[in-house]
Amino acid sequence: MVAQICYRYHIDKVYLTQTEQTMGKSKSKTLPAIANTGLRMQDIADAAGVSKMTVSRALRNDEYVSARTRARIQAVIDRMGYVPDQNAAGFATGRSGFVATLIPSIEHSIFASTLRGITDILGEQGLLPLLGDTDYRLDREELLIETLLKRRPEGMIVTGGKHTERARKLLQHAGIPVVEMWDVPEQPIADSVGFSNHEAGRTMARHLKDRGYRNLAFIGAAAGDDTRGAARRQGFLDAVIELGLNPARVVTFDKPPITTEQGGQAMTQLLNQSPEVDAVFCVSDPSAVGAIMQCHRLGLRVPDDIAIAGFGDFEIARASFPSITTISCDWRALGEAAARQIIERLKAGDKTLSVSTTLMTFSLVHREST
Amino acid sequence: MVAQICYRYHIDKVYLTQTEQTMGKSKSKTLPAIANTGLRMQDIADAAGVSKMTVSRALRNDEYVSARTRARIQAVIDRMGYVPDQNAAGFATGRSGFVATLIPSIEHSIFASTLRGITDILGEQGLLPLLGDTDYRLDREELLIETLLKRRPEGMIVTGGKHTERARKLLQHAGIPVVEMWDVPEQPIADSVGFSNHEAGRTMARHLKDRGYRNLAFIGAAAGDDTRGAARRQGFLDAVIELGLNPARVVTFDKPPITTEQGGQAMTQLLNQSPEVDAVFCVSDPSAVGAIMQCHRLGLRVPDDIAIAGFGDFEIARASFPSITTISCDWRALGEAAARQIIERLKAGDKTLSVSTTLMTFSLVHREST
DNA sequence: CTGTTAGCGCATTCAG
DNA sequence: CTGAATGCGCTAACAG
Repeated sequence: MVAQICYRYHIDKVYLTQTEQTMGKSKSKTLPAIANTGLRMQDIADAAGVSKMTVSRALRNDEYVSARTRARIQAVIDRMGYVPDQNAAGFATGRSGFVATLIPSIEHSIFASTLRGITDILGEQGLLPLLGDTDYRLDREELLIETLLKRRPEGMIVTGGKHTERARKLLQHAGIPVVEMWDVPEQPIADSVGFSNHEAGRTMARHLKDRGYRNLAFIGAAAGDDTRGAARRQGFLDAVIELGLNPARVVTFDKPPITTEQGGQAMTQLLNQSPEVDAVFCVSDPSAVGAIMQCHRLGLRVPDDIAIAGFGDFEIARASFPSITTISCDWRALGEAAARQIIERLKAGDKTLSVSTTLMTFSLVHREST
Repeated sequence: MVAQICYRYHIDKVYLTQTEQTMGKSKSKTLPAIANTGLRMQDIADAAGVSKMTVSRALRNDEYVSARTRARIQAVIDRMGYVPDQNAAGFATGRSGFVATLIPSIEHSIFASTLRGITDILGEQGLLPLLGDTDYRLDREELLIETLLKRRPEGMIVTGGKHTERARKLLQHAGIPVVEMWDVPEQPIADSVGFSNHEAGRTMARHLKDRGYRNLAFIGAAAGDDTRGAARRQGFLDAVIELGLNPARVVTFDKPPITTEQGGQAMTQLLNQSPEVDAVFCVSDPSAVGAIMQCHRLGLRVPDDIAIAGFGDFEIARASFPSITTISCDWRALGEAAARQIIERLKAGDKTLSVSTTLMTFSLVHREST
């Protein structure tokens, strides 16, 4: 259907020049003031004429170091290019400085926003996220939990409230703060920060009814481990019944996440099978875009001929023509809240015993497509 | 312009139930076969009636452990839920198992694909990426390099070939393999895996000329640290001159990355200022989508009234109406190649002295929009 | 095949 | 304010 002309450029690997790889330790004092990971704290101490311990204190801004000593040490550090070994520090203190973070897919910008929020807040406390990508699969999640636990994270943030039995136990017995995000778990493991996907689906059904649509349909993924998408669908279908609308059509693909292209295919299928449908709720904005593009292609007007709504308030929802009605939530703030929850636990130690459940606000953004 | 109706749901944080937080060590042997990060190798050794060292060997599949002993140890590990401490192991071996990986923005799915490739290949070798997000800023990159160096990564993958002077030195003196990816650096620090963004821009100009367009324009980001986008623009502009076309118009926004919405705004501006333009090259597919949507909105036909091309071959480029002519490269394979390069260096030690430059193939995909 | 000794780089005591 | 001794959990090297 589409011509694919390729102007090939270059291939292959070429070895260019010879270079001297300065591996390993190099204690020459004539080196520029740049990282030398072969250096140890003792080297700095020797050069500054103090003990290792004093260097350690100076580095951590311990108050019990005189200003003069501190300045001298700092000068040596700068000159020699010493970079402290945080792994060793963590090893000694028993605090790794890591927080394991599992998201379904890094390729979905919506989770990337959440991750950004997490990274920023953790960074403020000197914590570093250890990222894991579950690929929307619970078995992969279980594997990742085990893998990341070996790095002795101080906390763990996971997406969703559904896990394998073993994953659940791993989390419960890890002895570290755990936060489930992006959903309201039925059986929370510990703290959670999320919103009700079910309610989001219901909200969209109400909106479509308010706009005068009566024959609704849903496009999304079918089976699989994406319980959040499934909850949105269920909420939508429940509301359709509650509101006394005609039974909703459902078009699904078997594996989450559904793509833009699949959104378009689903639209074609839907139009063929159920021409009476006047409004469609797509499980995510990308699939809604696909559905809209398909309508353009078929010469259908949105929303005049058929209304289309999405979920997530991706940037494209605003920029699309027509712009897309969608459910919006501050995904970044969600990540920030999850990270803050971990930090709060860490600071409290095991003193606080009550489980915290944070419900994020979401809103329906009415745009041109409905 | 757009009504924003909000069906507010819930807010705030509620404390629900009381739970018993089982922090810290718990040596009860009645625990389920689940992670207990309080356990040490010695505990397993004691329970299995062997020495720590034998447990260590069994865990690493060392051949010098009898099958019986190994089975006994494994049984104890499973029963007690021991999870080895990889930080401690790394500390002892001097191999952290980390590879620092810097990308401009995790929120751009194109880099997420590359990251996925990196993660997969590193994972095969038991290596874990330590992620850093530079936000398209070289000063942030420098900061991140320093931060991540503290975790003693075994290698470092960075995006692009332009760095601050200090960052460059940090990388040169880190004593670990470094790979620059996504570009062909003018002054490579060490190995690189990328493609010529400049040539990509030229390729697009040639294509547009071949299609009969004569008045070309470019939409993209202006200043900032995104040298890859800048190289595409320069290549495009150079080719316009080489090919004897009319001088190209350029519409830019000052900070990369340019959004879909900005692509639309740029389109409006371009149509007002330069109505003679018949084809536009957008620095990335998202901005091309924005431009196309704006054309829909204004009642212009693409490509009949104006042709629009993008870069990156994002999923939307295929699903869009019209589908978008773009430059395609296997972003995931790019990441895989970068990771393999790190691994190759790691395996070679400092024996191999020649610098490797890998040029990835890219292709122009001709679709409906031109 | 298995055990013993030593130490990775740092921070936590406790003495000065 | 500064220094010396000790140990975090594991593995390398060597000894049986």
